[in-house]
Amino acid sequence: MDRTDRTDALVSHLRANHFATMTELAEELGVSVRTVRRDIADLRLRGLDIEGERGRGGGVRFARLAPLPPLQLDESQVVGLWLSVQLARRATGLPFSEDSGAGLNKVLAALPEARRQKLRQLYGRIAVGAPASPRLRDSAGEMCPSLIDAFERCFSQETCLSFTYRDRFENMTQRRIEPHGILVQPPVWYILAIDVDKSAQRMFRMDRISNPRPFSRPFVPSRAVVHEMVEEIPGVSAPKL
Amino acid sequence: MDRTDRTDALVSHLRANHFATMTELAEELGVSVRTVRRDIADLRLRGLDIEGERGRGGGVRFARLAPLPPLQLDESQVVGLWLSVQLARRATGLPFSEDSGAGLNKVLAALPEARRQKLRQLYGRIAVGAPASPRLRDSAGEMCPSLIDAFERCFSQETCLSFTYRDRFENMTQRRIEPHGILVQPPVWYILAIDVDKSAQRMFRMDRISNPRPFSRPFVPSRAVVHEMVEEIPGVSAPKL
DNA sequence: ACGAAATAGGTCAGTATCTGTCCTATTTCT
DNA sequence: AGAAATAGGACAGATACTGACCTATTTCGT
Repeated sequence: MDRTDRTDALVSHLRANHFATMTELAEELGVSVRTVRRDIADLRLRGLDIEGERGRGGGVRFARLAPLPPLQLDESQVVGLWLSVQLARRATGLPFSEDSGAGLNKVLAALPEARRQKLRQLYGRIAVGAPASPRLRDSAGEMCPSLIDAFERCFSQETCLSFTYRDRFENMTQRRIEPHGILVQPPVWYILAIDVDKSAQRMFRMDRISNPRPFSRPFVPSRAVVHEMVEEIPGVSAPKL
Repeated sequence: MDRTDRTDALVSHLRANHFATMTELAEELGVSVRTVRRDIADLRLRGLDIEGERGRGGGVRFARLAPLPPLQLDESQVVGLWLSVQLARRATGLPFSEDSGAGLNKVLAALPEARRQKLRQLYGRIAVGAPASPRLRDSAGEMCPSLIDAFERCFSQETCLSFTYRDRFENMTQRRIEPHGILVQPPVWYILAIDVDKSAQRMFRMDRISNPRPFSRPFVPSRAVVHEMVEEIPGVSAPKL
């Protein structure tokens, strides 16, 4: 019986018998009391709520097997968490950033498979890059405040978006696009889209967009489009296909 | 990350992402491919139904999803999620970043009250600032790879840390400190500490620290210390008192 | 038909981890 | 007081884990 089996057995025994002394557990598991003590300390570190009663007649028990209320996260909340974690993990060397990935995976794992599948498709359309260069950052202007809402809706619901775009020569044009993906280079981001009038791939910087209006024409999002538009850009981790 | 954490993370990752190659898993978990192979073999022995698809384009996945384990996030995983979300929310205007805060709150709400309290104390000691200025970023050097582990442990367990510090005049000194807080200005971070030999508050930049060694002297973390050291710095949201 | 990319797993040396033994401190009941 | 518990520090020896290297096999795309 290796360590993993043993901690497994320890948890089962405590669940089944509700209360035990370390000495009893040690005999049950065939190891020394000191080892049981260490195993319990480990389980506590992992967040299991085991309470010890000191003194004569004492022992250990599960404090309260509180069935956690099921997580009711909606789609954009999970995508938000996902994006936050991806951004933090690009800055290697931050404390706790490795653990955030593991934490996110546990949250995702707790969702029903059907939602997980939908979510995988959503963040498969998001490309995360390094933070914007100082020059880019300085050139970034104010974003139209209604853009986020409009964009999030169209991106998730797979419908088209129209807006007025100001290109780098200050020309204003009307665009109607299918928002297939986004590229995030904080604090700047781009919509990776197909312009339905030109039938061509285009990138739109968020601060050059004004007067966004969703419209109800549906499209089929393509990760391939996202992948293709992004793969040449250095420092960007393209989503898997 | 020990073996147990790793197999945990492995299962979560597979549940969350549905499909992965051994190589991806190895990178995600920071171990060799051979070790991932062994972990997967172990999990199979334990009865988890993981199927492997051979050949080009192959990978591993759960054949039949094992019953959901209850959401068991450990402390540093929650702190990691929290920090990621705070950082993302500072970059206002990113899509989905508002929702990430709501999502995080739901995750926190699903934890037992006792842990929530401990966690509030932990992230009450973390100050989040704007990303580092280009000059600061360029001057930042490599961080000692063992620092993160040592620091995370001392920070959470409320014990002291000693290390060699190189100040901005390149003087090397031995320090013994109480790590009360951190200030994060990605990708740079500082330990906000009390130097126990000088009995004075000091900030230590993470890339100037070498040879970190935890030692078992406990201290009582003070949010006031963190607050005081950080309140003069522009662009930093100090934790509430 | 071939090569590239996967899973699968054997072997071995070095190291990191775990375990038991022996402590001390503290709490609680009799 | 004293006995019976939890809690956990220190240390040496045993154990297991890990990475490097290797081979076999399957599968896909060109």
